[in-house]
Amino acid sequence: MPFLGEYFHNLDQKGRAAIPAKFREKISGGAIITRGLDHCLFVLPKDEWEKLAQKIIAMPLAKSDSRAFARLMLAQASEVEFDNQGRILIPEPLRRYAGLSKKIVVIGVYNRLEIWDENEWTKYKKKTESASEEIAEKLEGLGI
Amino acid sequence: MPFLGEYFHNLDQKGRAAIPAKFREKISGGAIITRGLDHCLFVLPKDEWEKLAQKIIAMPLAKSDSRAFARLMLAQASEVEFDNQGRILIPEPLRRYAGLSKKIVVIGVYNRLEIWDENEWTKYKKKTESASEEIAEKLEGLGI
DNA sequence: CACAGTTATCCACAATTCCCCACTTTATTT
DNA sequence: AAATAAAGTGGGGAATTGTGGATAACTGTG
Repeated sequence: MPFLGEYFHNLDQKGRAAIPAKFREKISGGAIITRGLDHCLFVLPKDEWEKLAQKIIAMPLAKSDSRAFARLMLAQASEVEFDNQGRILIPEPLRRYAGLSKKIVVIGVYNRLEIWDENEWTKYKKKTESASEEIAEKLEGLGI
Repeated sequence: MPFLGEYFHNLDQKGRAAIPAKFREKISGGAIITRGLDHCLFVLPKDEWEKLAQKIIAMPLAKSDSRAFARLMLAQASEVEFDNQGRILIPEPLRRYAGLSKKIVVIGVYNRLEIWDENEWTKYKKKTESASEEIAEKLEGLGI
């Protein structure tokens, strides 16, 4: 049911990206793509998007940080639409934000998808993997 | 009831691995394969996995540590699906992580399975067997 | 209204995955 | 011991998936 896995795909010259077939049905009811954190893009099913949007607009309007954050997340959001081959067109501003070149990665993070530039993703993974002892300890805390 | 034992199997050229028949029924209700520790793979029954996943996604999205951890754990997980012969297809990224060549080992570790490359497994066994007394002493401090 | 530029829809190929059949080996039964 | 069943392994072929490109529809502009 949730999104899981790591898929290496290509972005073509038109900015289209194939969404792994496994994920398509799950977001056939509609989804939103927007700026994520750590220079990736989020793809959220509509209901998840609603939840996130509610949280965003609940942030204190008085704080300039949260205003800025809300603007970025909301202004750059756009609805996801598939072509017949199961690809989506990633809006140019989002492509630029995520630094997407040809090689991209689509990962499932339970209730959302993330789209990364492949280089960024491998860098990010290395960085976090190198903290593997801490990870092991956290796992212990989670009961494994 | 629990998973026990050590089974030597082969990975075929398509990346398929036979799961010992004894274990199949136990995970017929669904299972998840994911990155383990020490370069092996974990196969967890769905309920075990569910518990873990809930803890992972409960971590705050705002913290970069927990984002990283969730990404690592979830992006490298995948639902296990059997073919008619009781084999599963191990996703390529996981094969790579565990360094699986042709010869693999499936071991039962009570409430989970682990999949190892045979060479890694024998190396690991040698290393830990020779150190088992010391390990035992350390464990004592943990209340075993 | 024609035109260029963009966006969408469609088609075609290659690669992978999935599903099924068959053989070999090991275990179980008669 | 023979016969039967079950488990592990390999491979062929159909269907699906990912990718690139071609054509058609739409957009706004002069």
